[in-house]
Amino acid sequence: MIKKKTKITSIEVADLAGVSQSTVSRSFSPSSPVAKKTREKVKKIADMIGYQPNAMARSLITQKSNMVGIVISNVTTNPFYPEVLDLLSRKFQEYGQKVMLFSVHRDQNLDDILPQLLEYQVDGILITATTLSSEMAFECERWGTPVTLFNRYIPGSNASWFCCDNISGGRKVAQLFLDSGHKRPAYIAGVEDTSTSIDRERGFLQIMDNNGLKILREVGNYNYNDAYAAAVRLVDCSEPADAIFCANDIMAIGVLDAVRSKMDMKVPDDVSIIGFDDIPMASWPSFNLTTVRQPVKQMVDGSVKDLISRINKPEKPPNQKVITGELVYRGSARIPK
Amino acid sequence: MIKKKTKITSIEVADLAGVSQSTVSRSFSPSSPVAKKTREKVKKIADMIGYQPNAMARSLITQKSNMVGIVISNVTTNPFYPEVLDLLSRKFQEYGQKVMLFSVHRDQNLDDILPQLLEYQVDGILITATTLSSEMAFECERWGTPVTLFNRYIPGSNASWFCCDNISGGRKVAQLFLDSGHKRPAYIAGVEDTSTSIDRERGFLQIMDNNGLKILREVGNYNYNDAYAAAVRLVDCSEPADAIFCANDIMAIGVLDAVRSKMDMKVPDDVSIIGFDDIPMASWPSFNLTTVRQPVKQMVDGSVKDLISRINKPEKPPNQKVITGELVYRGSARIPK
DNA sequence: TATAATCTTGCATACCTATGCAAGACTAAA
DNA sequence: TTTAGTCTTGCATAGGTATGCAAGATTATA
Repeated sequence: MIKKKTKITSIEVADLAGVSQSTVSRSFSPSSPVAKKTREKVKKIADMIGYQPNAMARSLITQKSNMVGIVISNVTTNPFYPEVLDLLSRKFQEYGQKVMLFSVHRDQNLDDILPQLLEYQVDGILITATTLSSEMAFECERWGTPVTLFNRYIPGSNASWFCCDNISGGRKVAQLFLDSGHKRPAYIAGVEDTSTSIDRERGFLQIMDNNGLKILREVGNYNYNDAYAAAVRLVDCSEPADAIFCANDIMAIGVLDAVRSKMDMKVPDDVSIIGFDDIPMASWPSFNLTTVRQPVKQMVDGSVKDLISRINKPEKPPNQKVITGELVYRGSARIPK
Repeated sequence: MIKKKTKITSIEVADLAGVSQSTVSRSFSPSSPVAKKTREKVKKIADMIGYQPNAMARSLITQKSNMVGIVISNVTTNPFYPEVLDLLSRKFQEYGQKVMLFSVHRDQNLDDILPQLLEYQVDGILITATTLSSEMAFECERWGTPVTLFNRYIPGSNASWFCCDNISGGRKVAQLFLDSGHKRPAYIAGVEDTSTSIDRERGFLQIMDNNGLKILREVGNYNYNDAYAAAVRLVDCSEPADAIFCANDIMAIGVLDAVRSKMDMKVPDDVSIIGFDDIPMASWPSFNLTTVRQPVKQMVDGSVKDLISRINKPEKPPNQKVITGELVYRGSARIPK
């Protein structure tokens, strides 16, 4: 087997086919005018010698890379995000966009990542579960690269965003707790400075406030272990919580485990537990978790379509949508009589 | 705010800095010789007007894209893979490689995806949990693009691969079942035609055979629900299994749930259950699953380093490694006295 | 101060494809 | 057969950067 020093170019195909390089190029662009016979001949030869157009060169000249950047965090800590990533990546593929992926941790600075995306001339950027600094938002704007946020928002920027209605989700949970007669509600926050956790808490607190109830509060950082520990504190005390709202399902499951195995209490008889997300696990028999379902499909569809359309028409104004999530009634929270 | 029609190029920087385009280019390449003062001046101006090198143009000329392709499947069905993806993507970032991601489903044909990667001139390809056709393996070879497989292998190809030692993993499980006195072992397969499932079964069967035990067999397709159903069939019969080995943890958890909640049996007293992977969930109190731990870190480190080194030295022969996974003893399987 | 040695810099070109323009080939109409 | 019209094709160039080469600038040495 002979080692090719250099990749095969359209010129070699042209030579073999006895046509010009332009004709080869046109043969690979369905909308360009080429005689049917010519196109077939070119394609055949290209196939034979293993020619494929060079996307880099193409992008350079068309000023379109057909790549979008996805920045995602929490892929490992919250099962909700692998699903989001999978859906997003598929959806972009449907639209013919390649995905350049950056998986980041919370503490990682986006300011180092966006320049890399811009360097590669991505046509658009989708950011999940992380927020970007205003300088960076400005930077993208300057480059004319549209940015869409998923489950985050930045008031005042001209990025698009698609969020679950976290505030109303929190309200719904609070209302359910009240309706079924709970007296000592608690909230377990995710990571403190995330808008998702803040908003879910805000909605929850609002309703509780209106009804004159104070809420207990702990922080679970969106992970199982911290929530497990928090649950113990909430329950193993003189005036234990009788209703715990967790900022995501993974924490709710941690709480469930703590309360049942460690504290030997009954759910929902002794304490009601509600999560947020509705990850697949929530419906498993051993958890059977009542939770607020995030409208993933709509959020994904919306954000991808938005980004694509702003790539095609840069003058389009950004979309900023908040989509309602429904409460899914299962067995971990008491139901009003 | 003025809309830039065209991106800022090195020529504009050159003009403003009063130097040539070459000098600007060299200023952005640390190893190129540029007077310190000149470089600083150029960088400052570049910063001011928001110039960044165009990676497409660079790749075109250097014949290196600094991108690798990752093809991954099962991101949503098996929590093991989000972790793998996260680790891989971070590791590649450390080496300065961008990641072009394709998330595929089992039934999806890789033959449509690899050409897209090659079109974008990726320097290397890493394929997880999916196998590629021999034509495609050949195609990559022709392009001189190195391919590394993660948890799959293709005898006879010259791709590299890094696998967990699935056969020995299966053997270890079988031995433990035998040592602790089980008499009716069962295996729940993952997706039938995956080498991981086949090999785990092979090792398991080998030891059982040697000891004159027949094994019951079901298929769980690597997912919770199918395994849940399979467990019921294995246990709700005249001669129920007393030891179930599942091809991954998610299925083992499904089995655990089925056996405990639905069949009201005790684990491990009535039946022992062992999984494979050691996903984080396996150690949660409510599961406390005995399992074979996949050596993820080593597999990731190994495969990334392999790919990088073959990118740099294309003449390097492929690495084909099988790494042992250890048995993690928890509470879901009886332990020999 | 003169000369050799080392640094810096600019010029010109290459990387590979897409596309406007104009010329040539061909078809249809008269 | 001639003319007008439509199809195809090739030419030439652009897109933005990297780099070999040689010339100019600077420093070190004698």
